[in-house]
Amino acid sequence: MLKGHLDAIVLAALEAGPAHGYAIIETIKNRSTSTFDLPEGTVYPALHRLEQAGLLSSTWTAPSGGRRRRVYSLTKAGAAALADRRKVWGRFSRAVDTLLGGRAWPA
Amino acid sequence: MLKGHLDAIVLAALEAGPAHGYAIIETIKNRSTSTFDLPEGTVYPALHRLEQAGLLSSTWTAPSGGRRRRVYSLTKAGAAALADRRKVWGRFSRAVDTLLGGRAWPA
DNA sequence: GCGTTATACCTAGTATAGCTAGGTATGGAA
DNA sequence: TTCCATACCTAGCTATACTAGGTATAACGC
Repeated sequence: MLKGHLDAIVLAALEAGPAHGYAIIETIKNRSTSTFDLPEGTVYPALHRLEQAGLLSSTWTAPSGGRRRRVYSLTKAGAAALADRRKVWGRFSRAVDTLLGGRAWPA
Repeated sequence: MLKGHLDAIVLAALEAGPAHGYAIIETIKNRSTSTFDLPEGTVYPALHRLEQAGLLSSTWTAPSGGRRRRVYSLTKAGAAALADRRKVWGRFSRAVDTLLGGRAWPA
């Protein structure tokens, strides 16, 4: 359902500042009022993919004295990619709105 | 990119009245100002899938005196499915808008 | 008349992205 | 001390759109 738009969502979730995977999932769930309750098997691979692509960087928090966490941050390339994705989403969603007949059908 | 939303788009294209595959492709292209220039290999299988699912019905135009065409119409189930898909799209797109920070990024 | 383009349909195979379902481990609450 | 929430991971599945090929007729330019 969100194929092709997940990357944008994840990148956007990191725009406000670094966060770890589990927190990203919570953020997305809360900010979308549970419309997107993404399984970990969706988000973790996406984070790895985005890091591989150079759009994110990550560091492990010191495991001494706490639960280990991998904290991700947007890179410059990531911020640029996000800006681009937003444009793509805007164009895409406007086109679908037009084809479906506008936003005349509320939830 | 439009994964999961193609069915809604195709169903919507048939809401105004019956049409054949090639015309549907043109309609979608024109009404989206070429944002969606769908290849035939995308649309024809989708039409078959939707017919199989009972959301569309089709008839062949008489091949005597003209080019053969398969004309599709929305069934009742198809119209209901479209209404449902519109709700799903509305909810989905509003959630993405929120996550990406609204529609502040025009094309 | 003849070649090219647009119309009109089809499908086998491919790529990919997200999801399922499983696993590991720690910290806090009951 | 048992259970749940937190926190991470990955192999394999599946669904879906796309690529790339094929067939055939109508219309247009030359």
